[in-house]
Order: sequence, then C-alpha cells, then structure tokens
Amino acid sequence: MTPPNSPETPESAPRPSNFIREIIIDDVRTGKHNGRVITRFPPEPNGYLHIGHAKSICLNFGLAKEFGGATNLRFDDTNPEKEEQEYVDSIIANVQWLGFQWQDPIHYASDYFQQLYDWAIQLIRGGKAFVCDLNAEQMRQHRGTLTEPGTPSPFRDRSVEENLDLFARMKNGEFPDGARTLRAKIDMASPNLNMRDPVMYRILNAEHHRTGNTWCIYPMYDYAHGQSDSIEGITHSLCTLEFEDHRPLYDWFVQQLGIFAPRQIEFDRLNLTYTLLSKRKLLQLVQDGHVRGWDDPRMPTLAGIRRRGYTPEAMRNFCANIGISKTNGTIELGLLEHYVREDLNKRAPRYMAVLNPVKVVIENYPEGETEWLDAVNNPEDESAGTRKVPFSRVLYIEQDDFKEDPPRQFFRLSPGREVRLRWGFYITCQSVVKDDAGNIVELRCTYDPATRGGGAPDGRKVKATIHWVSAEQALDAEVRVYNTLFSKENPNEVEEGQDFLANINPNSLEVITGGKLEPALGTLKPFDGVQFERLGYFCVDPDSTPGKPVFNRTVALRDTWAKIEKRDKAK
RNA sequence: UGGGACGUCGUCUAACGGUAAGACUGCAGACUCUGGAUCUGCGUAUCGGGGUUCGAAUCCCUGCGUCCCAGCCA
Repeated sequence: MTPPNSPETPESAPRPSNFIREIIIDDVRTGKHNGRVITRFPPEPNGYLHIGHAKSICLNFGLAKEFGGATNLRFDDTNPEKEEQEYVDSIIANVQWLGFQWQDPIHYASDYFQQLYDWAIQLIRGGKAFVCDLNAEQMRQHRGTLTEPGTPSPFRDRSVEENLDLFARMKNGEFPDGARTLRAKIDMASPNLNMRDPVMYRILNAEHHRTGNTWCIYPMYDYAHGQSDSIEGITHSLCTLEFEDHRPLYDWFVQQLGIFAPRQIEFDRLNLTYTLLSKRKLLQLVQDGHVRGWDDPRMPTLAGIRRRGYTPEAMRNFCANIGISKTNGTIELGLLEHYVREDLNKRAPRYMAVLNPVKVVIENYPEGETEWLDAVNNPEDESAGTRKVPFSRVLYIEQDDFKEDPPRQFFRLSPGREVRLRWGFYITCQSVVKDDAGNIVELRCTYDPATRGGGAPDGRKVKATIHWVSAEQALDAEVRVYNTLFSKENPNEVEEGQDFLANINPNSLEVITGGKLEPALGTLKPFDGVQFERLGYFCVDPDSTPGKPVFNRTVALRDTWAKIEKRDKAK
C-alpha cells in the first residue's frame, strides 16, 4: 500500500501493528468470512465527535482499507431522548473531514427497529425473553450487587402467550413510560451483571429524530448493537474497553437468534493530558458557557480542532502512531502537537506578522519611499515560490525582539547591536525613545543598504534574524492565542467537593487585538493555515470579516529561547 | 470481600521462550537568513516474590497496584 499524500516517502517505516490487526491477519489467513473484513463506526448522535472518536475512526477505516474491506457508518440511534439530527449532520461532516469514505448507504440502528422487534418475538417464543412489570427501583433491588446474586423477577415465568400479548400491547402504546420492559431470560446469579436478565426494550413515548412516533418502545444498546452488526455483516466489531463485560451478552443474543456472528474486540480509549474526552463534560462546557461553542478552538472536538487549524493529515498520523492496546494510558498532548507541527511545517506557507508591535524608524531610509523585497514562501517546499514584501522607513517588530539590557544569551536587537530583518536588511539600533512613564515607544535604527535581501557583501555575520512588518502597508488583525483549556494534566484530579470545572485554565484564551500583518495575509480564506515566522502556525478564523482578519494560533513553534529564559528564571 | 481486564524508559508503543527496540519529551552538540526545520550524540524501563527452562518481559504460582461493571444511557 502506498500512502496517498507522501509519494516521496517509501514504505520504509512499516505501519505499526497492533493486536487487532494481528487478529484480522490471522482471520484472513485462515479464510474466516472468506477473508472479508467489514468494520463499522457506530456513534450515537448525541453530541459532537472528538479526538477519541478520531482514533476509532482511523482504526476502523484504516483496517478495513488495508485488507480490502469496507467500513459502515452507522448511527446508534436507539435513545431518542438524547439524539438530534444536528449531531448526525456534524458527525457526517467530521468523518469526511478526517478523510474517510464509508460504504454506502449510511446506516441507522433505527433502520432495524422492525427486524429487532421480530427477533424479540422469536426470543419470547423460544422462552428466552419475558415481559417484566418491575419498575426501575424494583429491578435494581432484584439485580443484586457486585458480590451478591440477584433474585428472579416475579414475572419471569409468564407464559409465552402472555408475554406475546403484553409485548404487543407495549408496542401498541397501551402502557405509560417505564411501566414494563422486555427482558432477556438468562441468569440472575451470573457474576456478570450484564447477564442478569438484562432489559431489551423499554417503553419511551418520545419522538425519534428519524422514525418520529412510529415506535414507543426502543431497544437497548445491548439488544440492538450486535444484531445491527450482524445484519450488516460486520466481521470485526471494534469498541472500547468498557464493553468487555458486554461481550458475553453480545454473543448470547447472536447465538440465540442463530444469525451471523460478528466478533467484538475491545481496545483502549484515548486519553490526552490537559484534555477531557467525555461527551457529557464537553456538553457542560458548552452549555455553561466556558467555551464559545462545540467548535471553540480550545475544544477537543473535531469541529474544534479543525477551527484551531489541526489538519486531517496530522490527526491521521497521530492516530496511526499512538498504537492500539488494552492498557489504560494517557497520551501527552505534546505528541499530538508534534504531529501537527510536522504536517504544517511541510505545507504551511510562511508570512510575517507582529503580534506585540513596537515601532522602528529607520533613520537613514528616505521618507515616503517603499520597496518590495522577495520572500521565500516555504523553505521546506521550493514549489511554494516567493512573494513580495514591502519595506519602508517605519516598521514594526516584536517587543520581545528588543531588550535594552540584553541578558547573556539574548541575540536579538539591543542598543548598538546589529540584526537582520528577515528577507530585508541588516539594521542597527541607535537609540531608544521613551515616554514620560519610561515605556519604550520607538526604536531609532539605521540600515545598511548593501545588505538588501539579507546578505552582507563583506561577509559579516549577525546572530539573529527577526521578523517585521512595514507600518504603512500593515493590516490590523485580531489574533487568538490558545493555551490548554485545563491547567492540570488530569482535569479530573480535583479536591474533595470540586469537579473538573475547578481546573479550567483562566488563561486558555488570550485575545490580541493590535496584531500587524504583512499585506499578503489579507488574501486568505477561513481555515487556511499559515506559519507566522518565528511565532507558530496560525489559521484564519471564520469570524474574520473583509476589513478585519481574525487568526487562531494552532500551535506555537518550538521555542529554544523561551526554554533558556525559563530555565534562567528558575535558577 | 464478585466478575472482567491491564501493569515494559517521564509518556505511548514494540519485542509472539533467544542481544529489551522505536516515537515523543529531556539534555548536549552540528548546521541554519525562522533560537524554526534538519542532522548527530546521550540518558532512563520489563510492578514485587517464587517457580519451569540452557535461556523468561514473554510460560506457571503468588502477592501488589490500576481501570471497568450494580441505567428502563451508549
């Protein structure tokens, strides 16, 4: 197999394997299912997809593709109270954004409601299911505990006829919500709680986003999932570790029904430092206004990271390399950022932008004059070409790039020192202008016309190259700089009586309004990703308006100087 | 105190009875018109205790630790 996006990269580094892939290799080798591999990605449409889902998507689609199979997209829509069309739409868009194509058509568990109902009747006829009149509280009491067996429902031995009648009446809407359930008749003494006569159907007079009011009884996950897999001919049904205890039940239904038996295999859920991957908690962040929405660039949702500027390629590389196992681990955020930088470094065009400007006046440059200098768009990609950047007497540079009293390893501009302006000239700082309060308002510099383009004919060297923007042509921009949403590696680690909200990082969003951009940056479209030289990768936010661009910082560049500074401060 | 699963560098993953390997991070250096990128080097790990074996991360026993399960959620 050839990776589609990297023709120059031979398959030198073999795709990392994992235990599921080994199982499939073995199945294919032994001719199980005639070598067919069909997987599925089965989200419940009750929220937005997040990075954890990306791992599952990459696994399912990746494996099927590798073995010449296919992957179904199936919505597990068996709980109408929590599910909405909005979520269906966003999930479809997210899967496509990640770059995967499912086998047509899109499936829904709700497509199988009638078949599931018919199978339930079959189980009733076989004495394998019964209608139970216990309410939720009573059922809990009968279930027993982790250490004590349960006790059978008093309704367990109803006749087949009575069960058939009652179940039909449940379906016909004769009973209120919660009045009765249909339960599988398995083993109330099983050490696995899932096998203690689990509920198959509950009465729910709720409108379903697809089936409307056709049904007032809805199948439970355990009853619907395996059979849905079976109907679709799924060969390998991959899910996360918490479903291990459900596998015996999954197998039980399929076996009792005598239908095609997929194999459920469980793998570890993704955890990321400084990040929460729980739909419930993400929903709370949105509803309580801690973030600006599901697609807030600080959110770990796919909509959020897309807006943040993370690329599908980076996400796929990340997922392919974190591995699949059964260990409960936590990936460091830095690893994700590594893959983002790696991808963007190859592809993002470079521009110059000054986020915290200080004015520089080139004293020996003529007033009112502008010249256009050539700048390389991407040193990593010659085909990206060059562009013109205006240079004039008044410029902006980054405040951090000047220190009146430079510390030992500071190479940038300071009084009397010469540095290079990227793609421009060598300049030397002659004097510093301050206001009455002592704040620096302006740097007076001179330039060397012989260094045009950045080279010195006499061969003299400078230790630093800094970025800059010509004041006259500069575009004003809002730049949103993001930090982690939580200040703790594990946001769930809290003191007694607190919840994860206590760990929200108050500095997760920093809005810079006085950013200065080189003019070429005005031609970009929303979601375009670029590098601001020496600062990081940024992308255009959809909040941008024609006169007022808004950028999001995707991820900062690795910053050796910041590291030195931090270390020195710690001393 | 039931059942299910899992313990390998700081983190994640590999090694399938035969020299514990890779990635990220960290540190040091080279190079550089981005203190970017790239390149080079260095470092740290088999949960504990027994056993089987010529040989154990791997098999067995035992202890310890972590995660999941008592929804008419998925």
